[in-house]
Amino acid sequence: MITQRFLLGRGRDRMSADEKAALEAAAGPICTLGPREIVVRTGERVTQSMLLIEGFMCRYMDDRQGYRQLVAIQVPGDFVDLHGFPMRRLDHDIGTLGPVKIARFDHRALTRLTDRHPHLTRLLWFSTLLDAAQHREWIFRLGRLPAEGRVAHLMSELNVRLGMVGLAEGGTFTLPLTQADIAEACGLTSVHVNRVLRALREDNKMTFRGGVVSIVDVAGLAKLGEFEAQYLYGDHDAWGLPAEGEDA
Amino acid sequence: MITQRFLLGRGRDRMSADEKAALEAAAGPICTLGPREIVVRTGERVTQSMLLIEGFMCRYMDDRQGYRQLVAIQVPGDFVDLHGFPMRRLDHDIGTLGPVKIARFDHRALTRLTDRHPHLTRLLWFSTLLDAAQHREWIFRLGRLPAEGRVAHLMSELNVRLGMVGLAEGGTFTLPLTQADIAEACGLTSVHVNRVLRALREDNKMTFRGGVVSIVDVAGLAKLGEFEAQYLYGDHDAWGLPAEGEDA
DNA sequence: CGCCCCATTGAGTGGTTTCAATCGCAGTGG
DNA sequence: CCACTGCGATTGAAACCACTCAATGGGGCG
Repeated sequence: MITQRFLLGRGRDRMSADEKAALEAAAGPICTLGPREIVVRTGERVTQSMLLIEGFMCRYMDDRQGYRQLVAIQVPGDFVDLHGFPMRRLDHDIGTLGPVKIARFDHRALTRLTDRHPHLTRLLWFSTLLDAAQHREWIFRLGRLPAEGRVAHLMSELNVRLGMVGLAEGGTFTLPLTQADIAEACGLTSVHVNRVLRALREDNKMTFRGGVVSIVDVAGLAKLGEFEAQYLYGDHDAWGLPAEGEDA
Repeated sequence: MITQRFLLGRGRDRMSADEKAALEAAAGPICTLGPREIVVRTGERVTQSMLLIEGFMCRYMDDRQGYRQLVAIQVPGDFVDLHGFPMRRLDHDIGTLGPVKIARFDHRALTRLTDRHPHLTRLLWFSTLLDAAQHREWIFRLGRLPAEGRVAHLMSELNVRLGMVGLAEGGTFTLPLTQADIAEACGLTSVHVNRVLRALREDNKMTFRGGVVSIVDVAGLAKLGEFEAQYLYGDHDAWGLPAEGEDA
């Protein structure tokens, strides 16, 4: 099922069977893309949005010298550029990291969907706001944490997000990034990321080799990165309650 | 009119008279708040959202030592925590900067509104995505720009945003921030912000005194901050076209 | 008048970058 | 089968930007 992982772990159960079916029916063709491809460019008019089924993608912006700043890393289940539906243009590039499988949703189909399903619309809206919440956390990471904390925070976040969609077990998950990619996400140089990773390894916090992350000390890493998972709005987060009914 | 400035300069004209009236009718009571008040705290359940009518607010997160990282500065016309409507909880604090006037919108009223007005719903959705776009730019600012560039970028952004709602003229606008606030927005220390502001002043780029920003060299400041306004999705942005009809 | 917050300046420290070189490994072609 | 190639990872040394610590100045307000 195409939309299997959409909102999995973050209130997917607030979707009725009817809504799930309607969303599934709105999906266009599935396609696969190779690694390191640019999928959408800044300023481009978009008429479809992509749901990521398998693999990893990223969103990024270029500075004047051509250096990239990643603004988001997308994992399976993410509706990568659903924000292109209300916005119609993107203010950043989207690219693949490893090879991916995606489903495209035509915006006309989404318009029909949202005309008929106001509650589902709010869930779709919610999913785009999850991205915004993650953006805020990235701002915090870059603005307030030193290098080690930034990497620790990023890996802690990915561990939780991948765990929610069943792609992380016991702190281990695959992540098709290079050290240079991590640097672009954390506002560091690849040289320094290398040193930070070594420090984290020698500290028995985590390892990263060959595209596989193994978090040895989940709590310690979270503390180092000042990571608290509430902003990911998981079904059973630190705010306590499982997802309540959305509407009063 | 309460919603006068909402989406002003960014596609407010895509709202029909009917929709404008419906939104206006959904507004709850107007109230005023003093400067430096905390309005919503992290994790709090929210049942209303605030439209900022006059004054400035900010959204921020605290690190472990209690230092703040601003993640957004809100100006008149901003629907400050509309994202609380689909999300129901906030992952950050919201506070006032100077004194403000706000209108509250009860979420039950918004539910009724969005049940009946799918097109207006997409505009509300769009307005929350504008925040996300600004978040992304803040990530870029913190990840890729040196101190001078960060301040330059922030001020360039505020100049454009305030200009869109008629609160900036010729690069001059009031901004009730201290140098420490700017530091918290830019991931710097207040000491260093002070030095940066002096450098910008001596370079004839801009001045900031007594809560008033005067941008002397708009283009130069924008270049220094690698600022390009497309991400603000203005009616007449660098992507060229005035806002087209939203639906095909 | 005196207090407090904010702005300002100086000196010294340090985390991160820059520049540069080396290493490891996988893919490629001879 | 083994050079050749290229990318990513690794390490070292030096330079620099921003931070920390500390002190002074200025203006509004009780």
